[in-house]
Amino acid sequence: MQLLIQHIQEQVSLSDEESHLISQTFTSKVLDKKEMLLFKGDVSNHMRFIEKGCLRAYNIDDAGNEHILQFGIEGWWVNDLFSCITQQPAQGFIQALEPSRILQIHRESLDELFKTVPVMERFFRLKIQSAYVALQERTIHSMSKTAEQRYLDFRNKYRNIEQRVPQYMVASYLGITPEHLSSLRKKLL
Amino acid sequence: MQLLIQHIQEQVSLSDEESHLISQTFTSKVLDKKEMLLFKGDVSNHMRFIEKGCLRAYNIDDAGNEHILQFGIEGWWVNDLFSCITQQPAQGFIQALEPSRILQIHRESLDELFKTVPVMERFFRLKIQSAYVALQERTIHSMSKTAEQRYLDFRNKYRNIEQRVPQYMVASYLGITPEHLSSLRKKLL
DNA sequence: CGATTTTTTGAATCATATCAACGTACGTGG
DNA sequence: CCACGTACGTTGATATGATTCAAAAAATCG
Repeated sequence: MQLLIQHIQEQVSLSDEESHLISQTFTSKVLDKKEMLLFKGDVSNHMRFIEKGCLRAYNIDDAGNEHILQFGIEGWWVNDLFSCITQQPAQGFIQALEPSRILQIHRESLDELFKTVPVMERFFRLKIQSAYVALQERTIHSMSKTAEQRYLDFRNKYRNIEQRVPQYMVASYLGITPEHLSSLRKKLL
Repeated sequence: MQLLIQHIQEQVSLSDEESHLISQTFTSKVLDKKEMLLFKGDVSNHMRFIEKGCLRAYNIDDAGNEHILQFGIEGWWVNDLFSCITQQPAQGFIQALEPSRILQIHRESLDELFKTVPVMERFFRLKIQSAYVALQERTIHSMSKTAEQRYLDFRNKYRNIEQRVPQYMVASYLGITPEHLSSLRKKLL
């Protein structure tokens, strides 16, 4: 729980009482490797913070191909934000890639928490803003850079993640085939 | 100003007093066709709502190519969110594509407004959440669909925009060359 | 160790970019 | 209100980046 409080305090400051309230509202959940946290079509009711481990959010298109939207490791959030906001069925899956431990809060409890600890509303706004900006950059890059350049960027930015996930998932995140990534890696020595 | 208040009330409810406070905090600005609203490298200090007209947010990469991040028309927001949040130099440009009128609020006034009208904090969180979800979908599509499919999707979703902007800007938004879009259109009859 | 998962190879093919040239539309000054 | 110049759109030939498929090699797991 310490990691979460610390993580929130990087954005906003919390009194001891507020920290305590927050700690009480999140519950812990342990996941086995490969365990699914959310299935496409289910409604996501929780916001989730990763305390330990590695997860992926992905979806499967009509042709049956997987596309990884996001990896997450310690200190990150993983969600189907769409589902959690609108309470419509999730558009994708979330799965643990390693044995993991997450802290989660139910949507309703979060709404409560926004009332008792208003600064949390700000915290989430700031978080989502940064996520949006990061995603905007990814979108531009996916349209304007070659796969090679995107792979190099990914490698610089997420060295730590590259080492923890299978290569074909990196390919999926980058939007290329595993074969193509393999040949890029060969070319790059 | 009516459009803005109405737009906010689609997400959260406002008392008359709150509506009034909000109206007082935004200022109006008129733009000529092709007028620049923000230059890359400048710090963006305003959140901006389009009352009338059409704008684009774009950037120019190292090779000199333009990439359109977003179009905006009546009832949309246009910003360099990154710059406005972090107060670092903007990563891209914003330009009016038609004679336009916007309502803008300075970052500092917005922080004030969050205190006097707390529900605005929620409003922005909700807005950014939806924007994030929409962008996530765009990102996945840009990696998994062909240009033809993306063009068809764009056309369905933004018929109204397609008719208001030059074709080469649609190509830029889709991440393809104008020549390629031209040939896709030909193929589609 | 055997079974499964992941990565690598190479050939054929497809999607899209690039370049250069030409055609068209449009707005702006006279 | 017209004519001209610039901006925009189209065409086709060629080049490149990326996919597909099938198969083999390597790594990982129980």
